Amino acid sequence: MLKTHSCGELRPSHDGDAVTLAGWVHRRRDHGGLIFIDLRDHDGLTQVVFNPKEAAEAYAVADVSRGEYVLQIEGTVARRPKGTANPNLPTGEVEVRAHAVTILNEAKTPPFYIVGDSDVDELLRLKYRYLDLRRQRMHETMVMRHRVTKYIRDYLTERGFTEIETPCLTAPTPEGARDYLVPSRMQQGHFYALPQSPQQLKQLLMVAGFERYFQIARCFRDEDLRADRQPEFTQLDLEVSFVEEEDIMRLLEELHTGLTETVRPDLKMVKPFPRLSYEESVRRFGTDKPDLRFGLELVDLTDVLRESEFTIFRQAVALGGVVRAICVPGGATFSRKRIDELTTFVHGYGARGLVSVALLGEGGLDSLVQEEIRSPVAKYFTVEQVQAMARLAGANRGDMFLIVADTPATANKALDGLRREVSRRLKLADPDMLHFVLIYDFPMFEWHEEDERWYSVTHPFTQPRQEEMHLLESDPGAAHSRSYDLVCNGWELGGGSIRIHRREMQEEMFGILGIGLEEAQRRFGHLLEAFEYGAPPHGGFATGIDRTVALLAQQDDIREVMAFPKTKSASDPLTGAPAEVTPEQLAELHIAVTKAEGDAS
RNA sequence: GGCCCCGUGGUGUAGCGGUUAACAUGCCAGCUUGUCAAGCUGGAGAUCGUCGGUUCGAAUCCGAUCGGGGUCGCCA
Repeated sequence: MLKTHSCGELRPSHDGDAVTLAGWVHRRRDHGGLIFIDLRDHDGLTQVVFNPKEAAEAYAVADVSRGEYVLQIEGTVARRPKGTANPNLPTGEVEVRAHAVTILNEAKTPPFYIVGDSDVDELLRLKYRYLDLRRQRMHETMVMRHRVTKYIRDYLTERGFTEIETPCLTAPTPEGARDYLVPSRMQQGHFYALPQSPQQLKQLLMVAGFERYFQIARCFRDEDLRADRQPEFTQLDLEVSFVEEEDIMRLLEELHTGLTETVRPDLKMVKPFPRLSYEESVRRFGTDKPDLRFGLELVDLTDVLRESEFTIFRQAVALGGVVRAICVPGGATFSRKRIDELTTFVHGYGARGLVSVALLGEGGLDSLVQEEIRSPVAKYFTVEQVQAMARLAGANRGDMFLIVADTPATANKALDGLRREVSRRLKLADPDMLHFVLIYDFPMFEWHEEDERWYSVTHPFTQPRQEEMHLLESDPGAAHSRSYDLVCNGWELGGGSIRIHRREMQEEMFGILGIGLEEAQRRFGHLLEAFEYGAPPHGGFATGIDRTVALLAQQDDIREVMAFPKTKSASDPLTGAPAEVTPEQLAELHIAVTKAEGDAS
């Protein structure tokens, strides 16, 4: 080793020890007759002192050293002189008096600051990711990520799980997300797909009798990106035989409770995790991934306002729509400008408008008078209607309703967005809280108008509730599945279900989804056949490791917890991926590239 | 694919019709023996993403384009 100690470990107990350190010049403070260098390595910082009277040669090297130079330093550990200790550093009570220095490598001035946590253009960070990762926060995040996966592996190993790898070159799946395709050289015109998740293979592992499987697996989806979505991401994939919903939900809860308490004991949690049915979650929060750190629950005003004088509301209700709202405590102080901004905001969700109703004045609700109702459409509301609204929402004077009248789906989506937006603006969510919640009882299917067919809400391998089997044919939209999601702070961490393990039921499911026997045989024959060889009842889940780490690291972007993420256009500024390939490579793969029209090259 | 925001010395920002394009930091040099965001003095460094237009005149207005980001659609 080129070093005897790390830069993070020296303490007063090392006083007098001869040590060799190696690392990067973090900062250099030149006092003319004395130079201080903070030497940094993975573990921390140590102050090194260069005194020309004690070591002239070492001093000369320190004099020409610059930021990020890689140095090897031999010296003696010494307690710092009285009054010069640095309480901000773990090693702040000692320093190393340098006897000799070797420049292991010089360094150009970095394109951005390694020191500190300043904002840097993200493109630049990605282009020089190796420098970005050198920064302390990124180091801490990557270490935390390692602790997360280690905890998971240890936890599951102790409980009898076996980690099994599944292939990355697998068969395409036309449904669901777009596949990343990999051309086959051996078989002209045929393609592998990178897995969107190991779903079918893990079910086959259950058939294979492993009973408790997990994998920390890379998954790929060729869809548009977001702050919480990357083209490749990591899932904790898990499957267990002979289980029911309760077993898996309990496992999810225990795993994430233990994980959080181990990695971030300083963060708050609500235990046990609350559980909401899908129906309740959508009713109260407008979404199946609610952020429970704050209130602002949805209020349904349809019944109160269906007789309203306001044509827009009456029409919306007459057309089968709803009138729903959130009530913002203290929101009566919102400026006109702010309300206009929120109106524009809900337009983004397809809502036609936003109606604000503020309750002014003092005293109880009973004394409310017409003049104390402030709304662009106040004249259409009676005092009695507003009082009824307020009672429904538990609102008081000083509060403000934000009302959306639309189809249930649009109103919910808009109010969910509004709820999160208002909480952001008013800082209602405790940033030190991880509010996990389990959502269960999802609908089995949802109807898509575009192609007039049913789609699985989870995926086609999910088992329907036994007692609703009769609904599958007669009323698929009313059937619920044996599935569950884990949600935290408004992020969907993942979900799972009890799977179908019988061929007949799986074929019936495909049938409802418009997949005929022949097509099912062609695409899923392996799975159907496997079910005929003693497939055990089984179920499991998959959660996003990137999202989990981001939540634990209190980052709102999963790129911050990935070593080498891609940009929004799915390219990597560091390696240049994706890149063009040579005509020879293409020919070997039997691939011809058609240039888009208007493409000059 | 739609909508929105951003693109000015190395970095982060200001400027928003006529400025020697400002500030901080970093960088370079000199001074400086106890600092730790060290300090002091001086210096170099950007024609304002790209292309086109409006104008006597554009970083500043308009259009297009490229790149980055957010979001809806999409995606579990």
